[in-house]
Amino acid sequence: MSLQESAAFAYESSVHSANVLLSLNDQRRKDELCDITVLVEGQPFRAHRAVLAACSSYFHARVVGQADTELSISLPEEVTVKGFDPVIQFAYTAKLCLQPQQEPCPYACVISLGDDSETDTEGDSEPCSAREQECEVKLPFNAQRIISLSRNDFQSLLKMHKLSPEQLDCIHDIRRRSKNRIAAQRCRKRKLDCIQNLESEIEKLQSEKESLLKERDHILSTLGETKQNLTGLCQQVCKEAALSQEQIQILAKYSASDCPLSFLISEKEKSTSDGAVVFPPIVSLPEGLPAAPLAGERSPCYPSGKGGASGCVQGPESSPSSRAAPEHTGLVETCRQSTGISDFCQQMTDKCTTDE
DNA sequence: TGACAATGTCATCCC
DNA sequence: CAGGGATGACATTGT
Repeated sequence: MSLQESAAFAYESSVHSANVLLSLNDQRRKDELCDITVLVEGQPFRAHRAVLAACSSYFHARVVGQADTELSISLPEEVTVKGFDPVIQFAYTAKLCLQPQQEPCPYACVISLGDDSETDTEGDSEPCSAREQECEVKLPFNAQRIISLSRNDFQSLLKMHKLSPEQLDCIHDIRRRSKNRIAAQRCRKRKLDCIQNLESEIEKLQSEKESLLKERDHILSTLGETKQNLTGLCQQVCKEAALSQEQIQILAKYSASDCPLSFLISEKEKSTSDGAVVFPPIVSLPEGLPAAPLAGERSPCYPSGKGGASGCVQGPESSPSSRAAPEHTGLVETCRQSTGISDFCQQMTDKCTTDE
């Protein structure tokens, strides 16, 4: 049973092993705690026997059981300094740096990178499938190394070993599946993040919608108040302009429903029972009022948008008598074209007061 | 024992 | 063209 399985709390550092390796390499460069000298072509390489033994079964076999005193071993003459140097660097840095055109010393590689799958421990943090482990047994290096190397280092590592096609397939399979495993984890995390972002976006839009609805209600209530005020204002203006009841009726009849003047008279007064518009027998409009529309022109409705045609007055074509007062339709046109009720009222007031 | 979530793997597309 | 990232679909495993 591993420590991880028995412990109530398990913490796993992803950088610990790298830090230990860095520290050991630092010690090696300062010749601290080094307890072995490896002689290659007569050149000494100081190192820690535990590190060498951990990295290579060759060194493991040569140092284990030796006395605790300073140990010095000579490598076979096939091993060159140029070949061994990058190898011992790899043992302490996990990085393999080869100079351009430099061929790694095959024998040195065997020494350092030789079958170290035996050194894999139970607590290896990298999850491996049974197939992966089964496959890995036949390989000269473990899955962790296959996965962690960059593309170039990985290619270099493959070149350094004479591997059978089965081994190559297995190595590529392990690397591909491991990369894909990590990619799938990234993909799922991204998807979850995306879902969270969309949910927060929904909340934001919903609150914005509520705010806009409140604003709309407020505007509608303000509009109602404004209409009331405007109607009162029109009444006052008509009164102050001393318009006769007939003049007011005429103005109201040819105004759209939104025009405040049309509020001043009842529907009954607007038309006769047969729907025909009836003008007062004696109506004298001011000289300056606009001219009538052409015959056949459709009766315009003020584009209030509400109530459909309810606010429309029967058009001139609906009754022959409407042609009797063509000049009145100009008022309607004015009303229709004005940008607002207040503009229309202002125009009416101006005309009534100046032309009267 | 079925539901469900987490994770691994494969196939495929794309760069 | 090979390698690798992204991702949907399916399988497996643990709760």
